[in-house]
Amino acid sequence: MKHKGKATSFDIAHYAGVSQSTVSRALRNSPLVNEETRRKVHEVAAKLNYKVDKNASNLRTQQSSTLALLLFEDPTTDESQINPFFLSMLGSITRACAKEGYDLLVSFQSSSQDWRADYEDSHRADGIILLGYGDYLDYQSRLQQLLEQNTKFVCWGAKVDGRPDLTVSCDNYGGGQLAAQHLIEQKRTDCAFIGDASHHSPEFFARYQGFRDTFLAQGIQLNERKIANAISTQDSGYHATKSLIANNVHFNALFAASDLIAIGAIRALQEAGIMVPNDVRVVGFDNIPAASYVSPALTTVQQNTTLAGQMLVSNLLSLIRGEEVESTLLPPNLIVRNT
Amino acid sequence: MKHKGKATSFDIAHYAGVSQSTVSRALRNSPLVNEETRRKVHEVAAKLNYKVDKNASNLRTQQSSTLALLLFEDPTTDESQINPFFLSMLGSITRACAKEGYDLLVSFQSSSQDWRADYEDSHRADGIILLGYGDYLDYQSRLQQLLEQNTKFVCWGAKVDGRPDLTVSCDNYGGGQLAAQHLIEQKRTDCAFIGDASHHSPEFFARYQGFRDTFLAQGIQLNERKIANAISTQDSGYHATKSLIANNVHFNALFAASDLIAIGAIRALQEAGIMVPNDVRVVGFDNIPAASYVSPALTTVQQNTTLAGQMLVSNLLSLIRGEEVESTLLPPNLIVRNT
DNA sequence: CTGAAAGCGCTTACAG
DNA sequence: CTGAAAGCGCTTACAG
Repeated sequence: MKHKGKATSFDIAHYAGVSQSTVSRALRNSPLVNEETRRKVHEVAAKLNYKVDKNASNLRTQQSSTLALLLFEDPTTDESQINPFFLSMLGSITRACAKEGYDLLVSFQSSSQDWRADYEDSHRADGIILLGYGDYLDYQSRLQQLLEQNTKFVCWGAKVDGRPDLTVSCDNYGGGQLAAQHLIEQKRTDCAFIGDASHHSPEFFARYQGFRDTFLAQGIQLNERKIANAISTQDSGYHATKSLIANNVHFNALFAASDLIAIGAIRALQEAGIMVPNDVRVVGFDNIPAASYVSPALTTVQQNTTLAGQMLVSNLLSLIRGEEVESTLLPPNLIVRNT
Repeated sequence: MKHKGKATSFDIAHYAGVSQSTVSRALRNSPLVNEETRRKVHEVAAKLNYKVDKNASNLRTQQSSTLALLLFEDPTTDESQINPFFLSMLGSITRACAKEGYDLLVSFQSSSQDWRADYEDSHRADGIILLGYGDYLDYQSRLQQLLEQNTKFVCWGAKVDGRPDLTVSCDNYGGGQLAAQHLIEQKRTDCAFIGDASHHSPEFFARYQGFRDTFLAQGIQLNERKIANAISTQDSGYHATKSLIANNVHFNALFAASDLIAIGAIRALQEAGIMVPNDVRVVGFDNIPAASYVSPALTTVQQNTTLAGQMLVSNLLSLIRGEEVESTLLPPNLIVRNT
């Protein structure tokens, strides 16, 4: 039973003494085929180490059993270091795909380049998961285009009013509230915020809003001067905090829009001789692995990445099946550590 | 120019006023086709948002332009946390694939499960990259099987004598030497080693050997009692170090087979009131992102993941092309920080 | 329950 | 330089 090249269903048919149609049915466990025949076909297939050719079956059935993950990063981010939060999402998405019997095609790209969003057009994937920060206004038009082309996709990110695409996101507003409540309990009400509080980063903006509104409800107004812009990197958080300090801005608490920003901010504070948490309490967002390693360990708002991956995949599959799907909001979780 | 479903090359042919064969040639930029014709075809294709059906073209050409990445983890590892070192490799592999025009299929799996190594058999991928720690003896037989099936694959990991598969690896032995030289310079010659110094983990074993041999060359013999077994997790490093301390084993330096182990070890030392680096100097291995966040920042042996990803991909592609390929050894790099 | 046949959308030798 | 045709390896209606 040796062959040149890979065995095909015709080879199996030959050795099992049945027709090729029957082999195909048996291998797909069609109820139409006799149990004895089915067994025999499976046996021969195993012996010849036969695997159905996915290109052929996908071509025939017009689907791919594959999902694509598009990870787009802020182009200013250091190439070599991927945001650990996304990496953790990637792990949970892969697992969720495997569980559903789908393969996952992964692609990184900086938002400047051409989008490799043609996975569906080229029949490589049945749908796309979009994951990434970056300027929302920059890629909004791309999303619009995907919608027009009727591409099946789901985004990780903020649900913006009027945003027509399907999203799965953390309740960023609620997460901001959690951070504010925590600081209010600690009697730290003179707060700085580091992150992009604008429509460019809807996730960050929602975190900021939840934070601000919670203070407002207590009659406390956040000072505009204490807001510094930053993208989600350690360096950006570091420099934003530095500039606050340089401008003689004082505060006794700091809410960072992400853990990476928080870690950079803490570094800037420590360098300036400001003690964390004694002088300034810090709350981050994400709960990346490093949050528990840094010293002092970072208090942060956790996003449930395992659940997020599962929802992303299951929502996308529903969409592909043509079912009605709602955008999903996942509850965040305050992790109190030492900052 | 509206269609039901996706446009095919026949649609393009129709609108461009040429035959379908010509469309195919024009789109693949065959030199056989007239420049004017080529332009026209591309124009129509763009207008109809046409993309070549990969399933069809792959089926026809009998290749896939796809590589598969199999990440296998130690089954004892916490499900939710993937080893950050591999995550960083994943990033560089993805980038290297993109550069070569290949897609990347990613799959995680615990070594207990069935291997999803049938990507090539099912024509989903032209080759496989294997990445992971775990017990080498456990999966050796699987590698053997892949070789017998003539699967194209390349492994990240130690080049073991007599190991017949193609590998790309860090010079783990050299890395161990680097760690030893550093500690010798610091006059810390009473060393503990935490990690699996056996054939079960060839990478760890090589690190240990390089470390041990460098001390031996100075006439210093490592004490067997100061070696504790650990897999590459923080917890494992923590417990291994704890047990050393509990057994009253003394040492003034510690070489951990990985950063995760080192981070756990430092925690155990600190809890026991042992100061790092004053009482015990610690050197890790990998240089994961967290290594620079921990306090004190971890001195460690860096593996060049960017280069590693590139070599993995380019070696695999050479192998697929049927070229002669040698296993590759990448030079490590000592990063001196505060431990 | 089984088999012969059509066809998924391409690529490429073959013939001009 | 171009077109008509074969064929990649499957799945599945259709006919028994």
